[in-house]
Amino acid sequence: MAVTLRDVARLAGVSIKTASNVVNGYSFVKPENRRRVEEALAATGYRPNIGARNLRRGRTGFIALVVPELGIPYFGELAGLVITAGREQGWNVLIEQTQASREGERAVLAALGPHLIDAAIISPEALHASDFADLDPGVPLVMIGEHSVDVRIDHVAIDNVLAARTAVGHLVEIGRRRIAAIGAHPYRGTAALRLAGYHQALADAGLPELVRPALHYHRQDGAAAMASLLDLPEPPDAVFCFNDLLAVGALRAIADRGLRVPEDIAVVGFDNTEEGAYSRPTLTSIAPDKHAIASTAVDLARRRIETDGEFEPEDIQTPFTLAIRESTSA
Amino acid sequence: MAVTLRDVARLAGVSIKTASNVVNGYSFVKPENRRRVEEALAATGYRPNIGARNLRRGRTGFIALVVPELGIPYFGELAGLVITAGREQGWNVLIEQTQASREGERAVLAALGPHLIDAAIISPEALHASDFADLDPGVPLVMIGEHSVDVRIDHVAIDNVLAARTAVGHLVEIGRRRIAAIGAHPYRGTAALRLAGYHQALADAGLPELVRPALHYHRQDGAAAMASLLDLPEPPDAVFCFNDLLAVGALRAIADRGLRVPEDIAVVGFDNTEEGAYSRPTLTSIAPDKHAIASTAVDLARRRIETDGEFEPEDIQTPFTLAIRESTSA
DNA sequence: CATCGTTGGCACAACGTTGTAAATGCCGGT
DNA sequence: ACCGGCATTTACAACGTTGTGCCAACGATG
Repeated sequence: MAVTLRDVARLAGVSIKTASNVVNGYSFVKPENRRRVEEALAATGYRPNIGARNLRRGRTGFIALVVPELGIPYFGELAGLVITAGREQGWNVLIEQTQASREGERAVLAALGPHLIDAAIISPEALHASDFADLDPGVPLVMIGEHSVDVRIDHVAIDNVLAARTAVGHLVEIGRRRIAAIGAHPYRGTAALRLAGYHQALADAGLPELVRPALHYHRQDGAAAMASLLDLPEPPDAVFCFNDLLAVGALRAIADRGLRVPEDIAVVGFDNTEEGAYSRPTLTSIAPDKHAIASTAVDLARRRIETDGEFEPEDIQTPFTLAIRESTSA
Repeated sequence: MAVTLRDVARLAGVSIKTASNVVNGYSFVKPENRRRVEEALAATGYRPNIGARNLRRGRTGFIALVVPELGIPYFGELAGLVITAGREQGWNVLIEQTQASREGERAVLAALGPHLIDAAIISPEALHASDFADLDPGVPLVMIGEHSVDVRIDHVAIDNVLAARTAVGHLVEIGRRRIAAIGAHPYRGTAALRLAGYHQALADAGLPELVRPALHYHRQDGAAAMASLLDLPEPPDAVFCFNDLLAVGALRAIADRGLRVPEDIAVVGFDNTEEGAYSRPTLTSIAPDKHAIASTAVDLARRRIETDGEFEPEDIQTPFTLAIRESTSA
């Protein structure tokens, strides 16, 4: 059933190596032989055995993408883009899920052997710097979305502090004075950065802070946090949610109280998922350039693999915009 | 860097084959040697080279999951579940995206060689029966979600006709009389089945049909189709959308006209994505058991691989329920 | 004591590919 | 005719693993 180079070579009347040379575009092959091999390739429908090739080359042709969960819209979208970006550069992308737990992330990191993948792109939620020390997977890592200051690893992300500042600054500009934040988290790197941006923007405007934590960044967490804000004697007139799911939950909680968005409370999200563009009201959100994140991360992984890691860790910032929609404008 | 069986064997003072036997749980190994090999395994942190093993065994340990796009919530959720189900049975799951086009599906089918994967689970959108004939990937296929009557391939799905009938029947029960459908599609197998269910339910109730096509099943298609329904002199008082994204788009279009759901128009979706559970209003939807689909499909693929395809194609129906929410109840 | 079956261990080959280095054929120049 | 150099091709080994088959040691049996 499976066609090997041996079959191709026999059909073309040359050695296996010559057939291999044609497949790999080696220069010194007599035109006559090249033609015959190419005909044989077409006739047999030869496809190289990736496993054997990689065994020989010492590479696997796979990179892993480690995300919390594919069911989360942001990560579903991102994973789709990374798969596409990887394919364009000749890689297969293997997706691993961590369920957003440090345990899950440690487990995946430990299971990723150098035999299965050539590099990993990881979007960590709760990993400590120490985890990278005792769980070195033996392949290059590229982090996306979080900045762990004390780990020297390639990193691709938007400027989270600036993005949060932009989001909150927008709320200030439209005249809000009691601006809450939902999504503080004890371990999550992005949470600290977004909180810092929130803090800066409010400090600049001389406004008070009102922060709610969220253990997971799911819709229900946003709804619960928003409900607790609405229970306050003086509820906020705006809320900055650290991702779109939290914001969607917040919209739901606000609607349940019969309040209006944006008239009573303005809402800003983060990630610019398509869900937010169709929610009621549509959601203003920080819009990271997901294409840029995906292709930059894949590119960085490729360079790291090809150079055997012989360059300084890079910290690449990708662009973002603020997509303004109904939830902050009449 | 990479530890091989040779290293383990040397450390344990046995032959490579004995080490291999321990790794693979072969029975006849002297306890003493087994212990020493196990110590060596632990000490070196040995991980088998999957490529080499597969080269030898003739299997790859990978199955492919072919879906239109990971950014679509339903497929993101499903892919997450398939990865998890695969992992539990010892498989790596490789995700391929087709962009919901027949061309994309043909391309993926053609590219999947027997070298890279042992089987594929495919959720086809637009494939013709003929495509399976001229593009045999050489590995077992399991189809999910669509029923192509004239192709003898394993198939896992809910009873789409019954599900659609259930959804429309629910609309009839709550007193709706002008019930539209959004999502008819010339090639999509599921569309035909859901349309059939819609047809049956309306025939049973003696109500008129009102069908709108949707070329892609995205939010914007639902919004556009709904808008065209609302432009009718006699707009519908209920609409059955063939997936949740269409329904979310429909909700948006209805809201844009200042109409209320469910008072003016009731809406039912299909897929029960979490997005629908948080939309405004929350969305009544057909809820397939996605866990069952994922694990059944993986299980079927495994059996097919292990038995070399030596059994009749199976057609397995997984359960579903109707999740009733605000969009069809006051 | 000879024979046999069982248990355990190992050498070897093979999976399909590609890098290395050596072999082959051909050319022009002496 | 011979040689050196070049273009082209090939044999061979190796990547890490596991199946096959042989061999050795052992205890049990006749």
